[in-house]
Amino acid sequence: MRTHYCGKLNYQDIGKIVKVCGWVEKYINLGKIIFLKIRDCKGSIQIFCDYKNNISFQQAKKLRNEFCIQVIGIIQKKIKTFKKTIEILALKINILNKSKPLPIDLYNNKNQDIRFKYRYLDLRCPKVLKKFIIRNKITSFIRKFLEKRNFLEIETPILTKSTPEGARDYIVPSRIYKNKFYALPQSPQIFKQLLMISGIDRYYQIAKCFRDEDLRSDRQPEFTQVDIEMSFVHSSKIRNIMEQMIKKLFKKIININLKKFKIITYDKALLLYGSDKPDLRNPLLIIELTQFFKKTKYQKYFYLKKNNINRVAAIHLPNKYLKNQKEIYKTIIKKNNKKKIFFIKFKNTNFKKIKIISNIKEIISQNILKEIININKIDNNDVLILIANEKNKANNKLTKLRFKLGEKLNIIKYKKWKALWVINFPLFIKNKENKLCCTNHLFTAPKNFILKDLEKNPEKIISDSYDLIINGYEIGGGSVRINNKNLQKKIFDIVQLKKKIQKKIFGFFTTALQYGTPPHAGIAFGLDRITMLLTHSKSIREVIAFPKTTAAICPVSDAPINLLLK
RNA sequence: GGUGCGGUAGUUCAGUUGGUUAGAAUAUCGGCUUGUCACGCCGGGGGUCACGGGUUCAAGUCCCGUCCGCACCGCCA
Repeated sequence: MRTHYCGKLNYQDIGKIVKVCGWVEKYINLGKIIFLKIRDCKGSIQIFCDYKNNISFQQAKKLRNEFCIQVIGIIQKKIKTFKKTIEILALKINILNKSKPLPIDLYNNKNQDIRFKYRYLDLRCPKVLKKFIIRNKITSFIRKFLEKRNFLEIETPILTKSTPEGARDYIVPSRIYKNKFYALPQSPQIFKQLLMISGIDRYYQIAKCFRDEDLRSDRQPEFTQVDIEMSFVHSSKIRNIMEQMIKKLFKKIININLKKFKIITYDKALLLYGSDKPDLRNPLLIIELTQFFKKTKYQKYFYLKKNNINRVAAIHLPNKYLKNQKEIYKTIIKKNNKKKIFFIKFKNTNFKKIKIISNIKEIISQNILKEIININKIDNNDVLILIANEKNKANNKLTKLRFKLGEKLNIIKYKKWKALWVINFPLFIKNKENKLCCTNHLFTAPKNFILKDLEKNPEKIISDSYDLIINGYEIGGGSVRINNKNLQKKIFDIVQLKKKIQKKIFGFFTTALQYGTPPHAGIAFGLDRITMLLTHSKSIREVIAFPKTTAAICPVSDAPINLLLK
């Protein structure tokens, strides 16, 4: 049917007789000649039809946009152009299939409802398709990289077991056993650990995962993870290999040389950026001030509650960024004044008496000012914007404010790529009901811990964990795993998992841990998010062929539906 | 579950303070046109203004509710 792809023909092919197949992208009828543009997955080429060749001309007259056709013709240079461009002189045209006018405009469609309803047509647009070509390059590279280093790709079950903690599961009823259910995997976590016990040593899988939670622009209910696990390694080793992989990937796909990834601890990330996934393209930093405002009078002033763990901190705006500062005051400070946002502008830091302009002048003593200046590098005309609140809320606000100010001041280097590791997450975190939960998952190993502390002060224990953050997106995360039955059980106990459930849900796993489980660690990357970044897409949907809507509906097939009664 | 933004020809959009028969471009259909490349020219068809209610002499426009899409919070790594 076809000798060449439309997009692969070039100047060297002039004179050849070719057969091409594709869709009519453009149709211009000038009366006695007709120009067509025909598109296939590799590109498009112009077809020239002349009335002197009656057979092809009569066929060409019948064509309309998006008809699927075959053209047999001779490659020739375009007439009346100086550039080296070619076209096909049509000898014969076969209509393989007609098409109704499309319900979307392939080259100018902004309406997401309709684009994703007719996604199979949307994908005809070369720009849309290109993202999937890049996605394929990414997976292909990752496979080659890992296989070269002795990783073995092994598939784990899709029909598996529901587990407590973490996200809600997608549930599949069993036909054979009434009232019993499979769950779709949230990740292959337990199975890949079992594979380590098997002695697989290095495993990977490009794995579909499922989480029944609400969607976001970077979250879909089914998504793809690059899932990796290694035996006999410390966390630094796995980080090194993965850093190499991501660096080479960026070089290969977008020709970017990422600098050596910074490593910062979870605590420090919150201290400096208010977030455990900071965007380092934003140069603004946070200055810690909690220690200066411990006294009750300050707490009252800032409306802080006594029993909370509070944080007072400021975003430091160096004067070099403050050319449009009047506007900043207006938009940020005045609007938010009542919402506990305070500011200090340093007029004079050099002399004995420090001069400031501030809406909290009455509570800032010279001593405090001096200490702030001593600890931090603060110059004349620098501004601090303060936030005082319960620690988590304060961090949240600081993160948002840091971003907002970065945008307003136009200092975020959007064209750069900044990758970093955030390590040492706390092993446990308290939920709303004040109950201890694992920050990551139940199998994460504590780091440098003393058994007594684990029992008495579990909140102080950190885990041997690491997240990879690029431009503020969490694109991967992992940890060293527990490889000891007793320790694993201790963790279950600390998060108050009942003994019965421990046995019923995880019994097989704790049993397995007894048979010489090697030390092991792993990581999982969000393939969709990586692809989103590398294709400069705004949403994860752009890089998933048939994504769900925010209401978790498949716009193409309308799933989910009521079961059909047979 | 909550907050915000949006829904007008097939498509992309305009529609002022509520005021005559809801417009444009493009697509589509018919005619003309021998080198177009955003081809051009002439003509035709195409609308339950998401849906349902309310206010009003009068609603695409104002109000309420529902549905759908998107963003965010909760949720989730």
